[in-house]
Amino acid sequence: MASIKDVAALAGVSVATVSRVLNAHPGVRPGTRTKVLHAVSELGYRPNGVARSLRTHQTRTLGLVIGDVLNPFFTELARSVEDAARSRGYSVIIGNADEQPALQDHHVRTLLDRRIDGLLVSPTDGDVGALRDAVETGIPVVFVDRWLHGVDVPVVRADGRRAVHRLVAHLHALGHRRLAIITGPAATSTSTERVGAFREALRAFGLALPAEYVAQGDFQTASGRQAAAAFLDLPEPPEVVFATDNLMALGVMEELRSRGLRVPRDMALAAFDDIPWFLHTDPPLTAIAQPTADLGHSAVQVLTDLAEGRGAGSVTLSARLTARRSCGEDEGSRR
Amino acid sequence: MASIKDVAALAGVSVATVSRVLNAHPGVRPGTRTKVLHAVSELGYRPNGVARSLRTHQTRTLGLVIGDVLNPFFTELARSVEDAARSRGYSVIIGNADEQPALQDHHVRTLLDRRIDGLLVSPTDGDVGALRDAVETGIPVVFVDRWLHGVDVPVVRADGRRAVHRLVAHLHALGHRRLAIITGPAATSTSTERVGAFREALRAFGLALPAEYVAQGDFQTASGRQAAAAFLDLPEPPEVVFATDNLMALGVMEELRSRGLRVPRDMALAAFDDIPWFLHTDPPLTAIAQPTADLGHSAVQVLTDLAEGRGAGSVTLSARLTARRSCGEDEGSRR
DNA sequence: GCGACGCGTGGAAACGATTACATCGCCTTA
DNA sequence: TAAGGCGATGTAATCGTTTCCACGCGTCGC
Repeated sequence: MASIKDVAALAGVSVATVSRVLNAHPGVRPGTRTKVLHAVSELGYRPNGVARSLRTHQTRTLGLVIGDVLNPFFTELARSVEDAARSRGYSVIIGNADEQPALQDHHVRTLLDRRIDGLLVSPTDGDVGALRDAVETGIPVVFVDRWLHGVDVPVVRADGRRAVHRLVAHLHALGHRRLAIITGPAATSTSTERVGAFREALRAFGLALPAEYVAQGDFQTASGRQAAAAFLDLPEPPEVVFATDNLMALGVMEELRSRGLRVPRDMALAAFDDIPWFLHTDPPLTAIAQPTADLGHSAVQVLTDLAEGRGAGSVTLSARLTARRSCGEDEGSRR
Repeated sequence: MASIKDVAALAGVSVATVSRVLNAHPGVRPGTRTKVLHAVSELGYRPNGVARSLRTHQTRTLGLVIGDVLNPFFTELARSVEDAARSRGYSVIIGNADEQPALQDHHVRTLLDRRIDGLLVSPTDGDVGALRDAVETGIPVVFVDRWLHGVDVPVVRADGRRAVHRLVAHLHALGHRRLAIITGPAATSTSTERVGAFREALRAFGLALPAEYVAQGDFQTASGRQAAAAFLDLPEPPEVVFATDNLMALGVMEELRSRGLRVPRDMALAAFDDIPWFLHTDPPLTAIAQPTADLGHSAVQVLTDLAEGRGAGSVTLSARLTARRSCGEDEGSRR
């Protein structure tokens, strides 16, 4: 593969001059310029990004470490992050942590080794060694969606408290009184926020949240299914289950279906995170929708601001409730 | 950030020695070795991957360019690719082409500039300038799922012909005679294969495929919806629609729902690509499932074999039919 | 007792770019 | 006419590694 030296030789100039025309530096005579350009296209020359990065100390690459790519929420987040990054001239390397701290650590570490310009992470619970190291090395880090206590970096997220409150009101209005929740891993911020808001809202409506109505999940399908099974085996099963993410809601549906039960007749269901498929499930699922694309864009905004030396702070957007039929009949929602 | 020089200085050895212990070269005295290791952990030193890549001419990075990350098939593919790559010590950079040749070109170009060790692509139709350049530069390229005529690289894919034939047999057995299809972009190989197999199977059953029963889509939701609308507006609409990917099937469901029609009563529906959500749609969707994870693993296998100088050829796996209720009642599938 | 050999280590040249600094005409100006 | 300045270009250092080669020294065989 041709290098800058080959171009210089062919154009009959020095490498410095080639570099100058390639980087649009002023003060290159038009004639020289075209000579160089000719040589470039003649050789099909493309600058070696690795060499450039070594010299300039920037890779124009952002890292994104997420809990689970297969979760449509994260997929969409990743997509919007990539879009925003590209429009600013950055590439992004996605690390899929699969909700495992060890894998998250691995990804953060490799990204750091690659000297990315900034790191976007939706942290999983647990050991955060690499993450803390990252912050300490001074590389820009921004949390998106989830965050970690004690790690002081900007957070871009959607506040779900109000939407959860609306959801509970909706459920209450439909006559439900026994509400259960499936949480995420204990230490993920989103999970604690959602559970907290749920508990608070229940209290506001004078409802109890017995311990057996709180199941701990891990944001994955299987755990939703197990939680549903446990609820169903209770002497007095809940009337509604609120799954704090979409995959666990899917798990609940799987369990209900396998027992021949129907939503919402036998058990109502609502989820955090709205996705296109929820419109077409049987029945369409009531969900709390996050402004996912905005989340991704803002996160990149904040991160690149940091990476390019402009200051930047946290951003909080808000989520909203989309009521469908999975919690029971509302006015006119059935056609 | 500490460099190898700092480590060398602290350990009182030369950089060459440090490099040797870091790369597990033989012939370093145990004492020296521990001195170096001490210095490394003292400084929290991590080798600079960029410099290393420049020197060794390998980045331990693979590129993956796909049609659409939001398509669950590709999401799963990306995930399995990443898994397989990681287990072999590679990272992967995903480029989302959004089914646009120009974007695909952009990604291929940037990946090449980053000097990735190998490129996995599920090519979109159209201009393939960058792709051809890539092949010409000699960098290992492997097609996965889709491929391009006239570009001679290994292809890892699932053969859907047999499964499509089974699907048609299934539909025929259920009494359907007016079958329609929604294709992908004309020049994607998967689309032509699927359409070809469909047409052939119809012929085998003595059924016609009138031109108005063939709608051209682009593998995205909206086009599925438009196609469904066109079919429904026909004087004699088809009894079944076969969408050649899952997002277009979603579009068909959207259109039917918006018109107050039901599957399969008013129109039956089958899709290529099976995904977890299809179990829970209303009704569960009949689909042709690809061995997605195997596809990803094989693709990485082939690509790394190429990248590491071992020869490698194409791989063809096969897809299979998963019949559910969206095409009408079968024996015992309704509980 | 001396050359050959091997082992552990260091010095320095790459890799391919960017960029500070030097150089060299040539034009302007006093 | 000579000095100064400026615009265009070249030279070389540098980024942080890996790796080839050389070197010093102890051991072995003759």
